[in-house]
Amino acid sequence: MTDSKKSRRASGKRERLAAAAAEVLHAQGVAQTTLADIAQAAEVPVGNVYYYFKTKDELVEAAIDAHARTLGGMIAALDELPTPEERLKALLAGWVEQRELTARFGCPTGTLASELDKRADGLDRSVAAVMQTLLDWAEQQFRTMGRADARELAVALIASYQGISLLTNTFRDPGLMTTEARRLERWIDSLG
Amino acid sequence: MTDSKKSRRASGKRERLAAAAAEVLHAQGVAQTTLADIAQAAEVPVGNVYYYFKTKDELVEAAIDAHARTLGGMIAALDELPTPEERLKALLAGWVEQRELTARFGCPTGTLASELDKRADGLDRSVAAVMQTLLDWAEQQFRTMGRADARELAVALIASYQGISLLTNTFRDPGLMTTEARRLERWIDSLG
Amino acid sequence: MTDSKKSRRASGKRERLAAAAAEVLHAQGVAQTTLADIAQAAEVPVGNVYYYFKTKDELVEAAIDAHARTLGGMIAALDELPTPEERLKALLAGWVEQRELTARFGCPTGTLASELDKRADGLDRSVAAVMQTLLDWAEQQFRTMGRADARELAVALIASYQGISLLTNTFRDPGLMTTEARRLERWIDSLG
Amino acid sequence: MTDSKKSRRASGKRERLAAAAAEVLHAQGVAQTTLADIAQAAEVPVGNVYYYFKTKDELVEAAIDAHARTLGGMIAALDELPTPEERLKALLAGWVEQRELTARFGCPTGTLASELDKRADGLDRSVAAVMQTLLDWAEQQFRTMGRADARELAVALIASYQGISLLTNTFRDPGLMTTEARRLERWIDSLG
DNA sequence: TATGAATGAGTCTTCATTCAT
DNA sequence: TATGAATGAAGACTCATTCAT
Repeated sequence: MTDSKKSRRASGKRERLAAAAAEVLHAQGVAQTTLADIAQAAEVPVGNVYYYFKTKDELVEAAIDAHARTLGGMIAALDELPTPEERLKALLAGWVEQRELTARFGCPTGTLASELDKRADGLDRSVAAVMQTLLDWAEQQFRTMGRADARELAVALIASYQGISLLTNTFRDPGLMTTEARRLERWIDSLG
Repeated sequence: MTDSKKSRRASGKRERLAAAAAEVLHAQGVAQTTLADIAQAAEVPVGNVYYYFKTKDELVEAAIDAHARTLGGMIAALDELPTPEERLKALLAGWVEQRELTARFGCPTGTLASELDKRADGLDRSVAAVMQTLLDWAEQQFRTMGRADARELAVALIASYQGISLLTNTFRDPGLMTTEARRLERWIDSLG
Repeated sequence: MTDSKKSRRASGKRERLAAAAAEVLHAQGVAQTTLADIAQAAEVPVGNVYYYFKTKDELVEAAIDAHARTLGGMIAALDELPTPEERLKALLAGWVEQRELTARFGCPTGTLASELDKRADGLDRSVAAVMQTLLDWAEQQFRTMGRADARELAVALIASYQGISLLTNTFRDPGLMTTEARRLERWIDSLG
Repeated sequence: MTDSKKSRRASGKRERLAAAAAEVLHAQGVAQTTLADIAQAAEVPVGNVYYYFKTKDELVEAAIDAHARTLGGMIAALDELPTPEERLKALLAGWVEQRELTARFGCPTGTLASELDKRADGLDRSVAAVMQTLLDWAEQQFRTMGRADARELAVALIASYQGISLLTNTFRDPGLMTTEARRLERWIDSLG
């Protein structure tokens, strides 16, 4: 039976596991999280996890994918907005909305990128792809705004987000996110 | 015999261990690094480590302290420069200089902050203190420049650095650091 | 419904499983072979195996039986030949024919005997019975040749076969089987 | 610290472990033997085993080496005898002496060869080397006896031994070994 | 102080077997 | 009968920490 078949099947346990993994890994970090933790969060017996994922790494990969899909959904929603300025500001608004979670656990993409980068397996490339997606989208917005330096601006924007997420998390201060988002908003306005 | 006495003693094993720890932890991450790794890097027998550090966490703390001292030295050197603008730009220059190391392992402070935050022990507070030091120094520069929003600017600057370090590391592209530093330089000029 | 009824039934899954088991167990060894391996080889869903065999051991037993039947067929074919000398030499010829398989996996009977002997269950007795059959048949040939030491000669012959199979397998050298068979042929001639 | 250093050290636990492994593996087979079994036999805590051997396979390798050394010692002792005929017959005598052990567990070399051959790792090559040693030694004896077909005779002799060991073990009948040894003795005499 | 060795708790992973449908 | 899924009992391996000398 192929994986895709498995995932099409009834109970959706595979999805439940991936979702639980995404959440727990975000909250505890990859290294600090045991399979038992994830299994418990998904209310699945540990042994059963291996029916769906051959290794812990595969489960981590699934969590990254789940995260990528969430991000994809978010981007799709943003794309409904008429102008790039509005889209970018809506992105900022989303970040502010998440500030409490960020203060507790950091940005899910960023913390994963930071932790997985230290590892030899291919997982780091998966997170990089997620980050790339976000970067490309931002670049597209700046380009639509007519900026020749769209890539550089995109990098600056995402870097600011990743950095402020880290500080917000380090100091457990959601206010940092709010202030920085406001600053970035003004910055976007100034680029027009 | 007190710890301080110990550290004043001849062999300097304690310092060697802390320095080795700082380096290895930066390169491999805390979770992926075993005591044996550090002991080996410091050329100290594993069993002996425990004479100097009661637990692995204490050794991590020492590594953070070592890192803090390095940072302190760097700041002291910057303070020799006459104007805050020059000081801030010299900081940027330092970041660019480190870009290869950053591409491989990320910013030492940032990666530690990201990883240790997920842990219940007090280590996260130690890294936060290091980050605070940097933030305070930057704030001081902006304040000297006569900016009322010095804190906000300091946060923005450090966040940009942390974020671009993460991206530089994620994409293993030192060029990102160079470009962003140039952008930040222009930004600093624009604040005058 | 009795087992015999089951085996008389249409689908022949039971036989397919036993045959697949015989093959896979020969190739991989009992311990290295999972039920899933056998099920896959027989193209039968894992869960379904248990309808035909209550335990893995029962399936191994069936594999031994399958092997015994193959051996029985071979012996029956040999018995068509007119003289015991011809029959014994035809046996040797069969061994030589199998030399490539033997070089890769050893003698099916011998490897099973060797591995199962270490186990407490009754499976070792089943393999012993298979070996006994072969031994008895060989003894009969030597007896027909008028040898009073027929049993001893039979033991020597089968031992030579088992041993050369082991060496052929250990050194992955089918040539060993060929040479030894020729030697045994001369030996048989010398007994006349 | 190098392995050789470790093995030169006091307690000899490494040797104890290797010896225990050799014994237990012979008695139970590799797959059926857990590290805990070996640790218990050597009266060493399980966790401690890993101080001496990084993996189970390394311990198995050590057991093979231990067995190789025993064999080497035996061969050295045989070499004290004046003629190749005497040496070969002394070898046979040794086999007969071991017949009870063989009836219970088979030939240590042969059972290892049979079991390890099914595995992808290099362990099978280690056992093959042990078998090779024995083969080479026997060949040398036949050559000294002036036989041009020394290799073939050596193969035949060792094959007979491996085969009769298997039968002795399968039928749990030490008498088989005795009878076959006598036959081989006569055979050696006939080659003069 | 120094150090090789010891310890044991914790983690991943496998797999025979069972179950619900 | 058929089958995907569930379960839990091992077993290998790691590593921080402790100990004996």
